[in-house]
Amino acid sequence: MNVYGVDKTAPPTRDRIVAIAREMLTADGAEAVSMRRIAQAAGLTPMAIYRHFDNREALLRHVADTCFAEIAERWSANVHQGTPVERLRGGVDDYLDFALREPKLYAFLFGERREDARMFPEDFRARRSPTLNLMAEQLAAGMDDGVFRRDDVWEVAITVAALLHGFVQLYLGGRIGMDENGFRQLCHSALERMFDGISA
Amino acid sequence: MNVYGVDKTAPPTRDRIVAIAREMLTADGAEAVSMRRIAQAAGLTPMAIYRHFDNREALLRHVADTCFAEIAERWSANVHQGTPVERLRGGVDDYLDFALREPKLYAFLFGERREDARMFPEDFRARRSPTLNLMAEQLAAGMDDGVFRRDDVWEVAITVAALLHGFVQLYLGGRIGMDENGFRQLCHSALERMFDGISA
DNA sequence: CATTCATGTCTACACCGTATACGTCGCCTC
DNA sequence: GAGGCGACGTATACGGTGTAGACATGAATG
Repeated sequence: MNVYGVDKTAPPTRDRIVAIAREMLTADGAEAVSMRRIAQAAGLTPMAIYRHFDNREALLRHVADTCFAEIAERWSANVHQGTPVERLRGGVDDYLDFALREPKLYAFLFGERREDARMFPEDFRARRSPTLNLMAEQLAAGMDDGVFRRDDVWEVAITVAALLHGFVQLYLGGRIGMDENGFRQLCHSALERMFDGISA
Repeated sequence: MNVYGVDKTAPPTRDRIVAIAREMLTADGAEAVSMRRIAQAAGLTPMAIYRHFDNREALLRHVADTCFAEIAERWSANVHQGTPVERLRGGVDDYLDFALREPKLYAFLFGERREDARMFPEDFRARRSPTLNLMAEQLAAGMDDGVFRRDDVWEVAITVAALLHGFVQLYLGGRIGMDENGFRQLCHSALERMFDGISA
């Protein structure tokens, strides 16, 4: 403990390390974030970082948690207007905004294996995922309004999430030869098909 | 050139390297495949591998190409019976079989960025993707039969592919807390929703 | 004042991909 | 046959990585 008391445990150095790691992650992707590069940017020896984090993985995990929390806050603060369907579309745009604006960060947050990840269906039904909660709410509202068929809200929500995630993964993996706008349209028309089905 | 003539250019060593790399890839994932490990397993110095491949990336790309070709062949050989919808379901099972049986290989083949990847929509419309061709054929047949609404076949196909890819990515990323059978069912019911839509 | 603890450095180890230089052996041509 | 050449392999070395372990230092606390 120190004079600052129990809770004020974060020394500026630690924050600086995190900020630098996050910047590098956003700019260059996870594989380019090395302890030595961070240390140099922070004006430290590489080993100094280990006073604040157990290892590289723990540092990156911390950055990931921070980013997840930020995103969840940003998305839930950004309330959309209109019918449930319209608000759902707005949520999709938020998602695509992030994926396309910060592709490296997206790949790290959503593309990599994470041991402590929330799990479908328990954690989601328990509303532990702020991001999927937003979508589930609109789906539930749509079902109440009679716009959507009655169905398992969380199963539909994870399905929509999987669809989006898959598309973004394909796009970032260089498998979709369209500009950003074309890709956005593709996602939206896929979503509409999801709404309306493809059966005659 | 050597006595074997123009075409018989592959010395056994090269094949051995490829086989070992592939085995390691399947068992431990791409990040665990190092030139030094391959060399040791092959009874060579690491630098010997460079007589056969420009660099690690080229070796892995070659393995990827081989695997892709094999998968395409296996899938197209495995003709399913029944209506287009039933055959579509069979194709989905083939896909899931591979993703769940060889998760590391799947992650490497479908999950990583690939510069020479085929691109939507041009390459797909030009039928350069053996795997998506199969799906598109059934979708087109379904549209001809009047089971599916008339629509852009390739856009629907890539949508179904994105959905599946997204689900597998979530599953392999540890974000779906279900056993293999539960997960398969989840995928299938998501697919049915795609067919029928979720709108009332 | 002595001790402890947080925070840092320095050194070293075991890995990694790979550039460069060298050796060796079989085939082709003169 | 002699010479050379190309295919294939090794040895060594360089600069990168994560991180273990020993040590220094200064500030807070008994």
